Amino acid sequence: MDRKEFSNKVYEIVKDIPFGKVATYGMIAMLSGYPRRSRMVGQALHNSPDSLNIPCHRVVNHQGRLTPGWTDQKQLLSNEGIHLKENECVDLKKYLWDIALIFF
DNA sequence: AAAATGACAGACA
DNA sequence: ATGTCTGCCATTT
Repeated sequence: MDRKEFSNKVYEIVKDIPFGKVATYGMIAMLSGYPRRSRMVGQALHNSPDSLNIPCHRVVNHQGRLTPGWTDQKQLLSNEGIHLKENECVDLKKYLWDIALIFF
């Protein structure tokens, strides 16, 4: 199964997210080499053990919405210096991980 | 085997 | 801008 390989890639990328930044699932899927696997990213992270030090709280959907059913994420993001809007959404305009910076 | 599900994204109203 | 529908993909019913 390439699922393991894929999740491995996902972990690598998520771990590379800088402090105080957030990334979208589609972004991670694209960077992992599988552009259409945005959903798998979520599953991979859900199944991923927290022992790997994966900042999954920095991963949000393209709307900036946090992971459903996970209230602690709010606090974790606050700890990162990221403050949520009234709708409980991250301000992507400011906190989205600018992957373009990696290429320069 | 077929249909439903999910930590999503893009298109549309 | 929010809410809904459709498309995607692997896993689970």
